[in-house]
Amino acid sequence: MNTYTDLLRLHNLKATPQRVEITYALDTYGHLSIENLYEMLRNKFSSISLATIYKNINIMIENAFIQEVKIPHAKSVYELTKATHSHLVCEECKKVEDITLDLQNLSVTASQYSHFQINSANLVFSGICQECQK
Amino acid sequence: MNTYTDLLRLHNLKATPQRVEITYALDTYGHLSIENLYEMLRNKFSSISLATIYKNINIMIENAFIQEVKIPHAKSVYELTKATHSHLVCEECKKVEDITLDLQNLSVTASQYSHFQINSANLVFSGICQECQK
DNA sequence: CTCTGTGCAAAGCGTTTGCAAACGA
DNA sequence: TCGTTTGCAAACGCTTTGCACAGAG
Repeated sequence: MNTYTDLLRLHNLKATPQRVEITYALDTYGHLSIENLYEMLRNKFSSISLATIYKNINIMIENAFIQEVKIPHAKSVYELTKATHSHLVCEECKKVEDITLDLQNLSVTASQYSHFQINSANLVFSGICQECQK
Repeated sequence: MNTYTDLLRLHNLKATPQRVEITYALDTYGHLSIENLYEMLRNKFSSISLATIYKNINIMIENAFIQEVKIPHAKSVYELTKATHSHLVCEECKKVEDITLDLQNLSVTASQYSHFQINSANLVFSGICQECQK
């Protein structure tokens, strides 16, 4: 019984080979677009359909198994649901990285100014990664 | 000579009545979706085409006159380009508000951890606005 | 007067849906 | 076995494009 199979079942998702592969790809590469996933899965399942990717992404989002990350000036990527964190996007190579920052104080300040009851904060930094700075 | 006409020309955009109206709507309502804009402009120009809205939004973005705001779990809205700021979205009534916060310290921290050269930070809070809390 | 913008219709593209066959539990 | 998932094809909805006419400068 493999880890991805268990992980899928924990989220009430049947462990089909296609789903295990999507999970593996997201776990390994961190952040992938629909197109990325389609290309990767085609290597393993030559006749896989884009519809299968979409159906699975949608049901995985519904079951809180994965999350969509909206990126300024670029298409969305998807990631396995983990502890709350922020993102960094390289404007050069388009790589997306996670970063854990404490946004508590900021949220409190925002709440005080706006009188919103704040439930979540979505933060994406854009810049140039270390490799692309060279 | 009206203000919106001047503002458009400052950004190298010809001041057509349609563009003046888009500018007026964004200035007045702050954040509008394509659909919002289409509905509003139809009141003034009954035969306006969606293509005109799209063409103008795109050229206005290219000329840095307006900006797209990507919102988690919702469609994008557009706003006039102003000083850098963050956003609050009400999960109930979907209203979008601006908030100016100092993200300098956070950006420096993120840069130190990630070794990214950070150029901008995009922050969207989700929550419940004051009116919807009642 | 010249060049750009508008409105319309058609095309394009990413995403969703319906269905029969295959598959997981 | 039963209900769910897959792959295919068609449908859908949002966005873009091409073109002729209208309008801004």
